[in-house]
Amino acid sequence: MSEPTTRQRILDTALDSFGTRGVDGTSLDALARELGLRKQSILYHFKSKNTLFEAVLDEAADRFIDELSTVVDRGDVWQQVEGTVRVVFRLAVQRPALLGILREASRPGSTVAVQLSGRLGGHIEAAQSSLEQALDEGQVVGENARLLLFSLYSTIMGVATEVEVLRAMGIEPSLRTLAERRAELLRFLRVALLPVEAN
Amino acid sequence: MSEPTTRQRILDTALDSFGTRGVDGTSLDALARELGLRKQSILYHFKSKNTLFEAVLDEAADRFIDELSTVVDRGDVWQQVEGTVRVVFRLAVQRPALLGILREASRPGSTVAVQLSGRLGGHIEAAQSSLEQALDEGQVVGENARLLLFSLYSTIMGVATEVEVLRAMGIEPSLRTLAERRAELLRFLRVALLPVEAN
DNA sequence: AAAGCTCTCTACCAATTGGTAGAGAGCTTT
DNA sequence: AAAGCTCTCTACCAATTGGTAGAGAGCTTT
Repeated sequence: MSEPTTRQRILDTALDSFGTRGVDGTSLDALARELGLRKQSILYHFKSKNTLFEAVLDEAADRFIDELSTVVDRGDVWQQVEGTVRVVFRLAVQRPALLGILREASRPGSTVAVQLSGRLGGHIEAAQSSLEQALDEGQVVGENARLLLFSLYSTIMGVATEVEVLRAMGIEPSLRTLAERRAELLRFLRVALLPVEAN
Repeated sequence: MSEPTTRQRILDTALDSFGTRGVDGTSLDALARELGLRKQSILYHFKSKNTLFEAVLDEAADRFIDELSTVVDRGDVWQQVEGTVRVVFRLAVQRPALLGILREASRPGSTVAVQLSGRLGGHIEAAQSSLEQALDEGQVVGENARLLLFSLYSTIMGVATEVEVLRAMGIEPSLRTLAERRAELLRFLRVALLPVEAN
């Protein structure tokens, strides 16, 4: 494993900071300090904070697609959903910032979504048509594939991400409760998605 | 309707700004400009930006509880879930910032959740025991009331809030698509929650 | 009418912000 | 060995940030 370039290190650290503290909550000085650099070195590699942010978005989209590529096109729809839940929950533990960046997109008025849609667009299309086929074949219960996909996405991301809400509800987040949450979510989705005879 | 006090006006405007642009993204100067005041007048009513933020959180919790109080303790569990979905979707249109503030709580490492949990704690307890009873009576399918409540919360908030994600998926947000989304969510939840014979 | 309270203002301030200019160290190419 | 390229640095900068000090207008209480 060769050591990463400075550019890659900046991208990595920025992703973590933007994803947890937010873009506004991350100053270039603080980022540079974390990297053992001066702010001006960051600005050499990325000509402005916004350019850096856009690069981080692309990076996040790539990583996310990469993670999901292992579960897409494998098995039936339910196995794909199951795999997605598994991946997202693993990310919630290993790289929460990655999901955090994706969530920034859902802020009203943000331009992030537009950026990301370009990157993720094709994958959304693929997921949708795969879901459509499953609906036609009666493998999955529902009416509109697009809206169903959206409900699925929101549910999975929501449950995986809202650690602090969970804490507010009196569930201390730990690996065990996370596993419990995942199991409950899978049960929930299974009942909602699969036809009666499959449950 | 008597005109609101300056303090209340500040609270209102701050809630909208904090909820959409975020706390970091809202400067006291910008807030004051919006209110037709000077920043120093804001600081007279709230001794610091953080104090204002805490007051806004309390306000948001109160409003949210207020909105939900119309659906709680009415009818069976399903009617309560349906009512909650209805309220949350109405808020997504009328006062998106209110949901935005609540969502800020789910950011990792935020202290917001701790604040809010004190305010919402009792209501969560009530919802949980009501769900527990429904589980016992077989009105609802599931295992753990607490985890089920959490899945429900995440799903409803997620679907109602992630407008930009929706846009990224090619669904232009409008009143009609919002109604469609709500209908789809209700169908989804209904299948997931209610026993087979009720569907 | 004097004293005090409520409220908004002007005048500042130190710290932090994103960003520019340009020096210079250390490689690689000619 | 000279020239050029890559990269990080020091030295600045104007704008913005949250916040303090305190003046003064206008009302209410004594």
